[in-house]
This record gives sequence, C-alpha cells and structure tokens, in this order.
Amino acid sequence: MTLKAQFDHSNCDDCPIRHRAVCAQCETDELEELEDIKYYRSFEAGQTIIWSGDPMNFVGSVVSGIASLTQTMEDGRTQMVGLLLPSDFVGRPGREIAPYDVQATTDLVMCCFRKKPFEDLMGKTPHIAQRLLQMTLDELDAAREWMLVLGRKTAREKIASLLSIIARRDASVSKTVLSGPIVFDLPLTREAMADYLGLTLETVSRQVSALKKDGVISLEGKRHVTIPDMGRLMEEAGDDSDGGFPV
Amino acid sequence: MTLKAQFDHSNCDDCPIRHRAVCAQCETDELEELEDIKYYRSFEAGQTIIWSGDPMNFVGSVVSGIASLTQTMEDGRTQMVGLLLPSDFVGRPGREIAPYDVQATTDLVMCCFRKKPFEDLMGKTPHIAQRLLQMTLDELDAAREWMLVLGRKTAREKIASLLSIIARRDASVSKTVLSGPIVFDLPLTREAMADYLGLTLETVSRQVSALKKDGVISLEGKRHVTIPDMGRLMEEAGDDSDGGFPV
DNA sequence: GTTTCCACTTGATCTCGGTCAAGGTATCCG
DNA sequence: CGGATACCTTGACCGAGATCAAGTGGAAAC
Repeated sequence: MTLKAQFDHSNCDDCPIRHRAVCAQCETDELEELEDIKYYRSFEAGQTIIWSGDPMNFVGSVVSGIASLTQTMEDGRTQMVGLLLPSDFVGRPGREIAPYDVQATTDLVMCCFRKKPFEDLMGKTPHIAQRLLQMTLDELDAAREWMLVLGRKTAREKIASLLSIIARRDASVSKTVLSGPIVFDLPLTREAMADYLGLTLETVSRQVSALKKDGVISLEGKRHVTIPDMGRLMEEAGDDSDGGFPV
Repeated sequence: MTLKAQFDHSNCDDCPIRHRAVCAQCETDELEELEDIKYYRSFEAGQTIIWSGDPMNFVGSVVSGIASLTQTMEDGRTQMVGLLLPSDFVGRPGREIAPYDVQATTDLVMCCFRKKPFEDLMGKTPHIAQRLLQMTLDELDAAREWMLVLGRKTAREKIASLLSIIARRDASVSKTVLSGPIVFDLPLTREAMADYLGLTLETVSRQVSALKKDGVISLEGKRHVTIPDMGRLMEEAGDDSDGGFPV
C-alpha cells in the first residue's frame, strides 16, 4: 500500500497549497512529508505579516481572508502590488529576504511550510517546481495586466477594473453565474483601494459615488456591493476580453 | 566519457538560455538534446515578433538587441509591460497563447527552442523548471517594482527610474564601475519611453530636457546619454536602495 | 444617552501632465 | 541639390485628479 493510498485526499481543498501547488492531480506520494513541515498561522486585520527587507523563513498560501503586498517609498507614498485571496501562494523558494511588506487586510489564516524543508522537497519532487512555475507565471501575467491599469486607465476605469476583479474572484466562491446580479462585500477600505489603484482615497470615493449614481453598481452601506450587469461594469473598466487578475 | 565532458562549454555565454536557464552551473548532460531543438531568429527594429492572442510555439531568449512586451486597449492606449534585454527569457512553458504583443525595439537576435520538445525536456530535467522559476520570480519582482513607478512616481521620477534601469543593465556590459560617469545609448524612442512610463512623448521630452538642464544627465544628440553621478540619478528616481528591474 | 473615533463623503481650489499646435533637425532618396 | 519622412522639442492652454478642508454616519466606549 503506497503512501498515496493511505493518505486521505478527501479534504485536499482545506489546504490550498497542498491542493494547488503540491497535490495538483492528487497523484503524489510526498504529502505526508509535507504534513510534517506544515503549520497554520492566524493574523488580525491590519497586522503586518512580514516587513520588506526582513528574512522570510516560510512559504505558504492563504486559507481564508485577504492579504496584500505593498511597496513604500521613503516619503510614505505607497503602492499595493498584489492582492492575495484564498488559495494564493506567498513566498519565494530560493530567496532569503522579503521584497515587500505583506499585510493582513482582513482577518487571515495562512497555511505555512518552513522554507528549507519545502525547498528540499521541491528539489526531490520536480512537479512541485513546475506547479509553482505555473502559479508564478499567472501572477506575472496579472501584474502586467495591472501595469496597464496603473499606467493608462482613468480613475473611473481603475475603480471599475478593481470591482470587476474582486467580483470575478468572489463571485466564483458563491455562484458562477455570469448573467444575473453579482453581490459581494468589499474587503478593502477606500484607502486600500487607492493604494492599489495609484489614486487618493478622495478620488476613489468620488468615483465609487459616480458609478453608483450612474447605476453601474449599487451600494448598501459602504461596503456591500451589487453589480446588476457585469458586462456593463467591464465596459466601464475598458476591458475588451476578460483582464483576469488572479493575484 | 559523459556528454557533459564531450560538450564544449567554453561558449556557454553566446546562448543565454543555455547559460542562464539550462546550464546554470554547467553541470548538465542534456545540452546536446537542447542543441537539437535550438534555432536562431533575427528581427528588424519595429518588427512584431508575435501578436497578443496568437499561438506561440516557441520559447527562447534574447541574444542581442532589445524586445518589448506591450498591452493595448481597443482605443489604442498602449502600455509597455516589459523590456527584454540580452539574456532575458521569453515564453511560457505550458501556455498556448501569447498574452501580449512582443516587438523588436531594435534589431534583434533570439535563440529559440520549439516549445513542445522544450517542455518535454523540462519534464525530464528538474533543474530547468527550477531555473525558470527563479527567472520568473525575478521578472515578477521587477514588474511589481514597476507598479510603484507607474502608480506613485512623478514624471521626472519616472524618467530617472527608467534611465537608472537602463544604465545599470547596460553599464554592466561595458564596465561595472559604479563610481565615475556612465555612458550609454538610449535604445528607446521618446514614444517607447512614454509607453513604458505611462506618459505622453511630449512629457518625456520635457522631463529629459529638464534633467539635462539640471545637470543630472548630459546628452550628445538625442540618444547618447552620460550620467556623471549615478547616485544623483537614483535620488531623482526616488529610489532608496536599488530598485533593480531586470526584465 | 453622549462622546469618541474611524471610515467615508463632498466641496473648493490648485497643479501636473495631457492635448493641440508649430517648429526644428537628421537621414534618406529622388 | 530639394523634398519627404521620422523623430524630437517647445509653447500655450486645459482638465483630471491631487490637495486642503469641512462635514456625515455608524459603531464602539463611557
């Protein structure tokens, strides 16, 4: 009886890294080895998980909640460079130092692996590296998609783009119905949205209000969003095709 | 006698992908296999190598010249999302479709591998995937660094950032002397610079003139740049540390 | 209850970079 | 040689978004 057969794969979903990075097709035997070096960590909203420049001795993935990657200049200007939703991977095998701040945007649970053993395991099991390569290529595409948003879109288009991304990621959790209204709670403050979009929070507020006034979205309170027509929103975002941003 | 011993590694430098992606420490035996699926392609300045959305049946790396990755909206707004200098890798193992336009910015020579055989080889030789993962992580860091430039820097800082990146990459070719003036030729038109920086070509022109007037750079003709003080330039760019952008 | 705090909204004004337009310079080609 | 073209520069004006400032609303704390 192989390790694979012994191991209960029925709950692969509760640990995204096992599921997405390691157990891609549930065809591996090294899961037990991973179990040995795995641990969970919880963070409160607002907490900084790691500072840019600090040594980072783990890799992992988001189980629940939202984390953000942020870069900051000396004078305080900050730019969010990534949004980590559940199942997204954090960390760089082969790197010692964190290249940006990682913060918990909401309450957050992460599934972590000590970096050294994980790297060792990666050396022994080729498809982990290949799986990570695929995920990293996805992130790279997303980052480059975002460069278009930052460099060339108007404030209104930026807001629409962000809403569209969150809607697509979030909606898939609830229901993958592309027709019919999409409903979700914004997991970001106006300030966090501004940092992501390269705007000020005032401009974010104004443009959200404008989209509401024009019926592109409707708001209940400040965070609860309903999108009556996803196609309309994507038009507003200036997206022809999809413009997926899985990060 | 192993293949490795038979193979002449003395010119590993003339083929960046062999050198950087495959033959990282010249410790591999599969070089001859790669030789079989390798070919070179030349492009003239301005030529489009591949269009966004087209099938891409090769991977490769830049041998000489400069290529750019570009995204375009329906209304014509364009954003450059990557600059490929010699030794940089192009292509996504495991992907069928090119996610953005790839263009030759200058005359260009690429070293290509047919994608399918390359992927097969990658499956058999783990360290190729690991090497590609490292390179992709570098690109991702660079893209995220660039998001800060696009989202939060002023026009002057953007120009200084771009000059600083080119200077650092180009200078290492000629001489890695960080003190003393750095001299290089701009490989980009004002318009290409604008597309990279999320500006208009007029603003680029104005800010280049301003940096020249202020003695941060000096120009001979329109393209030949001398940087008397690299530290000064990096201050102008708003970079504290380095902000390297290897893409 | 009311006080405090935080996230958000809205208004008034300013400014950086975009837009439109004209002119300059080098190279190629008849 | 003169004319065409591509690339670049400079000026005048304008507007999207930043900045500064005041006010709102809701939830937690007292």
